[in-house]
Amino acid sequence: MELHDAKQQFIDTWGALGSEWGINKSVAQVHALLLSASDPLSTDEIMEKLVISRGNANMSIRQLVDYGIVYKKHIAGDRKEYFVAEKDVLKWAMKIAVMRKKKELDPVMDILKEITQATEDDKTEDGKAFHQTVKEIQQLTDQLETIANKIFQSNRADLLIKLFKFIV
Amino acid sequence: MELHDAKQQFIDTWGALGSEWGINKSVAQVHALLLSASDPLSTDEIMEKLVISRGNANMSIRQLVDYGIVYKKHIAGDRKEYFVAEKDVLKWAMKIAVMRKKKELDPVMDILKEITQATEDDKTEDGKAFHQTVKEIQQLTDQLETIANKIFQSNRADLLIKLFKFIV
DNA sequence: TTGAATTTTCAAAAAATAATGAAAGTAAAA
DNA sequence: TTTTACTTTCATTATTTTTTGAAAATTCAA
Repeated sequence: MELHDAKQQFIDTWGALGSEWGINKSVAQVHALLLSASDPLSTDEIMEKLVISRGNANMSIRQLVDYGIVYKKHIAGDRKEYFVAEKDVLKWAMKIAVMRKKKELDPVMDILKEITQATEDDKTEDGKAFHQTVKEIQQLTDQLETIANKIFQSNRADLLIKLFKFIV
Repeated sequence: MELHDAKQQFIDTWGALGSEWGINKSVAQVHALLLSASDPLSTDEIMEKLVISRGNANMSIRQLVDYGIVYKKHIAGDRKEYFVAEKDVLKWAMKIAVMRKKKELDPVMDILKEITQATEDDKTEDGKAFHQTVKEIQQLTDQLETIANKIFQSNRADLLIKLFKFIV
């Protein structure tokens, strides 16, 4: 396979799968393009290579910069902004995980706690069963949150040891 | 809070957050409704309580049954089908996790392996760098897959021990 | 300053996804 | 078999999400 084709396939796959990951197609494609590029790219180059509009390119880049997985790069003597992707997989994957946890887990935890408390004193059979159901979901999400936080806090060495324990 | 309101809030939250989880709003609401119901519900009851169409109700129920987190329940002397949710949180959460891994991780792993191999022999600087980038992503997803499979295979007791190791 | 280069915004259009409901399909009861 | 109760399908409609592109805003050099 030609290098160009390999890169293109990587970009296409990343874009298609991005949707499954709750990440917009264009955002995922810009990320893949920057991951596969050896040099920093400008907004115009990104627009051109992905055939997307300026608005779309700008907003996608912005989002990646906000996530902290793409950096601005100033090039001397050039007024344009250039962008490079964080190449350390563990680093950017972790940032995406943090972002997804914030979006997917945190809000549900708040509501579950609230509902568990609100149904605490219900005396009906139905009420007690519902309380129990929600409480069990809440306990599981609490455990998941604890584990997630431990992972997010750990450094690379810690993480490898923990993963090793898990695997063996 | 009234029990009815608590249940309603649970259903609404589940529906709203479902989208973040790649689960359709109606599907998530039907799941929440069945989780909070003390008795099996028919399609008509589900339609009525969630104010959704017959087609939507039928397809949402079908999907939950396919995932294996909702069961059909025959009630003697009644021709209608009734449905109950799997109430064991760990059981249904695990099934959703299996389904999401299949959808989100497996397809990307195949392509990454392919691209890693296809760029193996590239001699250019650019090609070597791209190969390395993809290879590192591939290695991480391989590790994730190994861990996920270990978790999916383990029974409840195993799991608790593993989680404990992770947390401590 | 002014003006050119660049970035950002956002209303409108397009595309993708979800929901409806009536018609077709099935299966049990009469 | 025929009727009736219920389930499934799917073309159409509605909703949500994404993308566009031109105008506004910003930034820097002259």
